[in-house]
Amino acid sequence: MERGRPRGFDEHQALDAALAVFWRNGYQGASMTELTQAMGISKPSLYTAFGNKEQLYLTALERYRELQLVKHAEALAAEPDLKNAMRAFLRSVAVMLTSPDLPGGCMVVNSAVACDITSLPKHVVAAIGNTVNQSSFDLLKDRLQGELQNRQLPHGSNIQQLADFFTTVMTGMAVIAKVGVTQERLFDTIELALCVLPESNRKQQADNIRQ
Amino acid sequence: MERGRPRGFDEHQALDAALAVFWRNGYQGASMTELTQAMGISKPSLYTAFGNKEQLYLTALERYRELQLVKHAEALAAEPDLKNAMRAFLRSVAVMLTSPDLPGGCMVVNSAVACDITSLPKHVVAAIGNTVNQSSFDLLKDRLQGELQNRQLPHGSNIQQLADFFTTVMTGMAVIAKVGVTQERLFDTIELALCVLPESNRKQQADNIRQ
DNA sequence: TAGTTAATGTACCGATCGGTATGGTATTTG
DNA sequence: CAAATACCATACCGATCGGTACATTAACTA
Repeated sequence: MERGRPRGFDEHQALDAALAVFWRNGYQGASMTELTQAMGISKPSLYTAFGNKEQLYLTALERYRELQLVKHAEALAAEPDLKNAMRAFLRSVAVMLTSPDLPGGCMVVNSAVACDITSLPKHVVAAIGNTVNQSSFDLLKDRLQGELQNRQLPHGSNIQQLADFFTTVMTGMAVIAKVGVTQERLFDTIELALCVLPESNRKQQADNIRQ
Repeated sequence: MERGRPRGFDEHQALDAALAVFWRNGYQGASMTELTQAMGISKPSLYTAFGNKEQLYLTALERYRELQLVKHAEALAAEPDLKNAMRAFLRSVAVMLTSPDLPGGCMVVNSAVACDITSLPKHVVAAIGNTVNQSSFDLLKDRLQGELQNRQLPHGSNIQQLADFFTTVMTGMAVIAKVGVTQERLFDTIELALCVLPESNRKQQADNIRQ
């Protein structure tokens, strides 16, 4: 067993509390005082457990990714039909964005826009945003690429163009949601976005279209 | 003539300098020291001329609107054909977003995402974001509404749905551009987004499609 | 039980934050 | 030429920022 006095708090729990604060207030908007209060621990405990503010933020960002973003990836993979898969993916995102239990918006998008994540060299900050955001882009791109072989996309389709488009829509939804649009309107936007994909299984789609 | 010692700097020029700093670094990321240095004036001069940081930001935001956003509105209004008008509008936005002479991204979107514009009551902040963002939304909605009468949109088209969709795409582009996507890829995304509009003047459109 | 190790609570650090008091300077009005 | 007025430079304010020194407490090992 470990020597010395054991930790008086649960690390995951404290990290989740910090995540909520960062998600809601952004990096600069979250002070160490506010963080420690939300996490229910003292400053020295925070620093010994998580390093410093910047490392805590990055750790929280990683936890955000595995807690939230993974769900959307699963929703995408679960649907065999491309159009339905894309619908499920975007709806999963939209539900998260408008969930009343969550801070609202997407933490990754917030980070990407906040040019001031840290006072470190700017290229480091850009790399963070790129890496995390890129993961969604690559996720979509890989699926689209796969559908080229599956004949769900016509031969010669511009995969990067499609991936860029859906990434843009997803990102836009994250901002619009933060300003306060309803989930219904996000769903409507999704249906319009799906128009760029070719029809496949008509019956199955008709069952999913809202209204 | 006015009494007393005259102002030793040009207000518009100083405001533009402040605008650039806010645009690049955000509200919290811009310190009064950095602002005064960029503006070439001293702190007391700044406070007598612009009030305080928050008022300076709002003034800069208003100037941003009339310097940048008005151009896009004009591009939209100049084109009689709906699809071409929407293309011109979105391209105008894309060009601004990726202009190497500008800080990158959209200041309004940055403000909307930055939940921490000020320490004032949150609903005031939300109102700011809504008001400014709403102006783009209403701009598109009005145009789309007008096209219902002009028969460029089929009877029964869901105008709000279309306006939401294009607002989302535009907003998404603003974020993606800040992370560093090229203008070409934004143009490609625009072409895909335009797919939701019905065809109108085929020949004119073919001339405008890139590649 | 004594000794070791690590977490915690308190109190504090220098730096920077937004914002101002004060005194000098330039330009007007009389 | 004053007298009045408004801008400007310097130097400074209290508050808060992220981060830590230090002594105490609580668990382990021996």
